[in-house]
Amino acid sequence: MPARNVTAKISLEVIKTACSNCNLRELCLPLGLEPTELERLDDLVSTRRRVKRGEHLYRASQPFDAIYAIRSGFFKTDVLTEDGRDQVTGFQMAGELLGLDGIGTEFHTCNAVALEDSEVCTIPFPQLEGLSREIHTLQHHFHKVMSREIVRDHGVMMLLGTMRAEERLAAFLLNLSQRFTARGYSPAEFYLRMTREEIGSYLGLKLETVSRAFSRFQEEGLIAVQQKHIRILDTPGLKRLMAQQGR
Amino acid sequence: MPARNVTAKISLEVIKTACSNCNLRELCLPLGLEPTELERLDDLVSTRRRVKRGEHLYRASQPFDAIYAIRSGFFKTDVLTEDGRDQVTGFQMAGELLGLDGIGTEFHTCNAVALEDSEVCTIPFPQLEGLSREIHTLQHHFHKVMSREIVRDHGVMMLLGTMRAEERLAAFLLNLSQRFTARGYSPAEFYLRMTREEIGSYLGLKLETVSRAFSRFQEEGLIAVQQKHIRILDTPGLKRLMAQQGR
DNA sequence: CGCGCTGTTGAAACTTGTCAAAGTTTGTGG
DNA sequence: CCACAAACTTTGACAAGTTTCAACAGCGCG
Repeated sequence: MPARNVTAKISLEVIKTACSNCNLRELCLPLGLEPTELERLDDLVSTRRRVKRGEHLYRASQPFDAIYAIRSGFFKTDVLTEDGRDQVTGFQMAGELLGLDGIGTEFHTCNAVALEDSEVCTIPFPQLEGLSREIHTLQHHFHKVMSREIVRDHGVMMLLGTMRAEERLAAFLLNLSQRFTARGYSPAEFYLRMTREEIGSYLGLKLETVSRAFSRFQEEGLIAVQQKHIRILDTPGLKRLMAQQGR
Repeated sequence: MPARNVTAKISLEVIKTACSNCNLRELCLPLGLEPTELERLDDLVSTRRRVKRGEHLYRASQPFDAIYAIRSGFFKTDVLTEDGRDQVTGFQMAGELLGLDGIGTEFHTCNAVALEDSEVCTIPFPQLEGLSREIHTLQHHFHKVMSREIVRDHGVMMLLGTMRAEERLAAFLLNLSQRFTARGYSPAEFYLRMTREEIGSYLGLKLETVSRAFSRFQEEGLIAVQQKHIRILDTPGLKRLMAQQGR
């Protein structure tokens, strides 16, 4: 029964939760690693964790000891201040990393909440530093990921600092569309995992303003909205609107 | 003449431009390094560069090959988009690092402009990665610095997303005050190196709004303004105003 | 010494927020 | 599987805050 053995081996490989056979490896931390290096990363990323919709992956002020790679699902991160302000700082999807904010202080500085049932890979940080001292490619890629996060934040600052409501929402939709595309989903049709209020918080707007902007886009034939279901009908139109120069 | 030799040696050490004898080493990259490790960093940070007021340290789209530690002076970073938007993403002072945005794309993604005659230490990035593969403390500290930059950006997002004009300006002044304090300057009295327009760009406001807010603060006895010279008269008052809860 | 850049101030216009009411969807428990 | 409550969304009218436009003052640099 050699054939049977082979089958067993294959199925074992398939269930093994490892970067080596993760279809996100080109988006995620392992990008560019050699097979032998990948295996070493596998050893490190042994723990996976399920997070149900609405549950926290971590909370601000919890001790930081690991970063997380999203394997499936959708998250938001938000910051709360003592005086009660609340700002969504980002929405994260499969292949993206969570927890980078905690390295600097040894404590998480924001909350990470699952917006749908999700699964993450836990990457213990001290061990990641250890491995990246040995694997140059991993080290460099990790630095790139952190740097891109800074650049992304600059983009959000630009959005919040210079765009008006409709421009912000257009930018938001185009950004989502582009990220869904990179993951093999439709660029033009998707479900929003977050509420109008969460979108508003991210964009520095009130939920009513977000809702009105959606309605306006629909009137103008740019998108079709049905609650959380979005169809983009006129991508160039959205881009034009976004560049329209606000305040 | 042994005495003479000693003197010569000392003065040589003093002029040597090295992290070992930089008075910013507790604020900057070398934090926490052992003397022997410091020396290795010294070898790396051999080049210094003067940047005159108004000159660019680097520009968006230039190839990235080094990060910079500010030895003296004051900088702003800003991002320009194709559609002509312009946003100041930060103001940097002695001991802070510039250029982290370039790691992710191998190109700088923003402009760094000196707001006064300044001096920076050039840290070639590939060599920094090399050294941080060998010196664990350096590696970890560098990661902390990047992480803190992300957290700082979240703070700006909070500011832009949830605060009204006067709250933003109060937060800005308190932040500057705190950073000057950390560098041994007065917490209550300083010169702004940037124009009202640059402050406005950073805070997502028009220069007129910034000017009005300054006037209002002065009327209320919170600060004394004379052009770029600021005296903070009522720090608790500014803090209260900042927490006042805006929109 | 004057020109230009920077800053201040006022009034009007515009954008977004606030408050309120009603409609819709989702989830839960009977 | 239905009913009901809670959460979310939409829409309107009005208020508030910020920008825009404009005029003028002041400082600093050449």
